[in-house]
Amino acid sequence: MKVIFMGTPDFSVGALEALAEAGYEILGVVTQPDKPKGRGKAQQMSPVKAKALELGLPVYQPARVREEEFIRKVQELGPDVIVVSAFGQIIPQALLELPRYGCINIHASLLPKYRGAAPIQWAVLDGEPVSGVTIMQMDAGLDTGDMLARTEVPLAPDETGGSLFDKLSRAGAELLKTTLPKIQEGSLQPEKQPEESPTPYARMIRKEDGLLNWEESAEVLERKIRGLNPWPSAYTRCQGKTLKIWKGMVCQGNSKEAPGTVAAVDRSSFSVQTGEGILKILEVQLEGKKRMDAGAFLRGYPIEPGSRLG
RNA sequence: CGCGGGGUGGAGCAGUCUGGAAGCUCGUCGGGCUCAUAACCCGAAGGCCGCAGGUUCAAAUCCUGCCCCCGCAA
Repeated sequence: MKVIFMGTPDFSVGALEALAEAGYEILGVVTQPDKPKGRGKAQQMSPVKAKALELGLPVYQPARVREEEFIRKVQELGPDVIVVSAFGQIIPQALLELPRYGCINIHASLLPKYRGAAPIQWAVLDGEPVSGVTIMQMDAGLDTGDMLARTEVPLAPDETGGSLFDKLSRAGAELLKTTLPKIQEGSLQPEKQPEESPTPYARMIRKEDGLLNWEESAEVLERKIRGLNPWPSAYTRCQGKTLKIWKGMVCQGNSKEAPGTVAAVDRSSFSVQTGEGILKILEVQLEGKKRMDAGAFLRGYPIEPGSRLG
């Protein structure tokens, strides 16, 4: 079976590897163009491109896949199926229909839940006990195609966006490996998705989403800390500086202080009053500094009970 | 040439502007107190102050080059 792979971030690398290991003929790897990234704004290739080069596969980086030229190129290559995983561009109808088996997508949620760009983070932010990956037959809608296969993945109590990202990436690669042969032999029963998703659209996470609003409950804030780890990470303002919060713990009960006030300090943590409940801060990172446990932070930056954060 | 912060005993920091004894809060080790302790008291070990040059009677501190870590931005 001749395959074209389309993907961009780390999440997709495992799937590409799985294809290669399983011996599929990979006609080409399509990924987003190199962009200036990181300190010093040096041009940087996507993780998928790096892996493709390592595997010696031809790489295509069209600015827009819907352009005539690229579509013609795909036609020439003549894939039996296009595998899409976190590619980052909308696939035009012409491409969806082009391969014999169409385009299939590895989506990092249990559809129809969490359609959209950031299904992983939103599952953690919402405190879902279980998420997973779904492979679907892509159609014109956004993550609305018929479901071909899925794997459930339970969330750990300390699950972070990053850790779930890894788990689902692996699960997706595995699922792809077992699903492709079934697609080829036509032994799958595509399952239609309900029209409506039970969850709001999992919109892209923005940097500002990390700013903690202390009026919210300790429980919600703690999920934000985990869901937005490692990016953009939860943060607050402390003495005029950005303070990232890497680890927190929900405590029952309330102080008499206003939300955002440091209610207590001990040798290894400090506790902040929230809209509901108290959030004990266990690991932080001040701008320009490394992340450190709260005890170390407090040794160098004494925080007085009663100080305000945010 | 994107903007910026930082590298000081094991940890986190001060000291750098205004050159002149290595400091603070912890940790570690030993001893003491205590029913006990993450508490308290006494004592000790542990530093080429990121690296390499330069200026100077004298450099953690000033100058030059380099390495490494991090925040923003993308």
